[in-house]
Amino acid sequence: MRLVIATCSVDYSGRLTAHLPMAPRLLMVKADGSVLIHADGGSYKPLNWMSPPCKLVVDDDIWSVTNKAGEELRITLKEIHSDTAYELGTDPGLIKDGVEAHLQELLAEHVQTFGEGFTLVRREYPTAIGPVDLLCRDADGKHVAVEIKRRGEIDGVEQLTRYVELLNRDPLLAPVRGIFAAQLIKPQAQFLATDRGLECVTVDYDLLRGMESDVLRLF
Amino acid sequence: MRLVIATCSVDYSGRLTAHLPMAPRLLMVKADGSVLIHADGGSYKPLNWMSPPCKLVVDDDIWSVTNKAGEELRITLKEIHSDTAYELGTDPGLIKDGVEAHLQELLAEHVQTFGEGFTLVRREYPTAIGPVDLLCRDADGKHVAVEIKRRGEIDGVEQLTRYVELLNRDPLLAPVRGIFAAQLIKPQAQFLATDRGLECVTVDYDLLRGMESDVLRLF
DNA sequence: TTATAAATGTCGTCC
DNA sequence: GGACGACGTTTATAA
Repeated sequence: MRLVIATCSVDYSGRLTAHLPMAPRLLMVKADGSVLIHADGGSYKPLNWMSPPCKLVVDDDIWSVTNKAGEELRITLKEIHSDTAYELGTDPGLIKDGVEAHLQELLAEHVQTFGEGFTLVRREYPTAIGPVDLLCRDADGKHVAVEIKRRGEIDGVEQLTRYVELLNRDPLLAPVRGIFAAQLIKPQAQFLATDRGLECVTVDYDLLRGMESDVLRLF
Repeated sequence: MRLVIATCSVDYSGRLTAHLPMAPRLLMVKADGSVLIHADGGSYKPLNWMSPPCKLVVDDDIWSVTNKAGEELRITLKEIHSDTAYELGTDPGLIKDGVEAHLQELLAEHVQTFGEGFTLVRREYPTAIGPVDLLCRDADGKHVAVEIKRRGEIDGVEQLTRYVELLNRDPLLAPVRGIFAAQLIKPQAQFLATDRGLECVTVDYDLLRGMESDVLRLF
C-alpha cells in the first residue's frame, strides 16, 4: 500500500463526470492498483476513487487510472508532501454476526407472533421465483406466506405479492394470505401492502430475543 | 489526519458484532475523530470503521471509538510500524455532473422529447406511494406519467407500473399512459415495460444538454 | 428532525 | 459474467 499526501486536483469521467479542485489530500494506492482519494473528514467514502480491476499509469505529475469499462480517474499533482509505501499482505478478513438470518430464525420458532394458533409449515419454502421466508398455517389451517425484512420497504411488498400470487395458483395451498413482517415498516410500504390485501406485522427483535433467552433459562 | 500502519485486531459492536483477527493494516484517524481501518485490497469500503460524530479514547495499546448510539469500535494494537499526521484543512468538495436530478430538470424543460405537443403538468407529482417524476399531457390532452432513470432497469419499470395503476384510479386523470425514460434501458426492462403497455424512451443526455446550451446562447 | 429516494452505491450468492 | 437482494448500506434532499 502506497500513501501519498499531495496537493492535487482530480477529474473522474465514467458513469458520471466529477471534478475536485486543487487541495491537499491523501492518495491511497492499494496493491491491486485501486486508488482512493480521501479528505480529512466526511465519512468512510472517499471523495473520489477507482475500484479494481484497474491500471495506474504515472506520467510525470499526472496519474491516470483506467478500467476496462473506459472510466478514467485523472489526478494532477501540484506538490507531494509525503510518499510512503508498506507491505501489508492479504487480510484474513472480517467475521460477521448477522442480523436478518437471526430474525428469521427467531420468528420461525415463534410463529405465534403472527397470531394465536399459528404453526410453521417450513422455512425457506421453495417456489419457482425463489424461497418464501416462512410458510405457516393459521388457527383455521389456512396457509399464510410470511416475508421477513429488517426494514420494510416497497421492494419487500412487491416480493411478497409475487409469492402470494404464485402460491395461490397451487390448489393444494390456496387460499394463501400474506404477512409482511419487519422491525420497521415504512408508511409507503404499509400503504401498498394494505392496498394489495397483505397484512403488516411490526416485529420487536429485542423482545423475541428475550423470549429466546427465557426458553434457554429453563434449562 | 493521522495515519498509522499497525498490526492490530478489531472488534465492532453495534448494529452487528464483527471481528478482525490480528494482522497488519492501515488505521486512518480523521480530524472529526472518525476512524477507518483499511486493508491492502478490496474496494473503497474499509474493513471496519466508525463514522462521525464519535470519540476516540486511547488507553495504552487499546483504542476505543464510541458514538452516541452506543456503538463501539475497539482496536487492539500489537505493533505500530508507522505513525504520522498531516494537516489537510477542509476540502473544497466534489463537483458532480450527470446525475438523475439534472436529467429530470432537463427533460422537464424539454417534454417534447416524448412527443410533439407534450406539455408539463408538474414535476414530482405527489401520490400516496411517492412522487411521479413528471406528469405531462400529450397532444390530445391525455395524461402521461414519466419515470426517469439514469439506467433503466426492472425496478424502475415496477415503480412506473405502480404509479400508472394508481393514477388511473383517479377519474380526473384517467386514462394515464406511462413512459419509461432513461439514458440506457436494459433489454429485460424494455421487455417488461412493453409487456405492461408502457413506452420506452432512450434519452441522449449530451444532446439535451446541448439544447440547453443553445437556449442560453440566445441571451 | 424525520422520511424518502439515489448511489460512480458495494458486496455476497446463486446460477 | 449477469441477476438479485442485503447492507453497520451511506448520502443527499425535501417535508
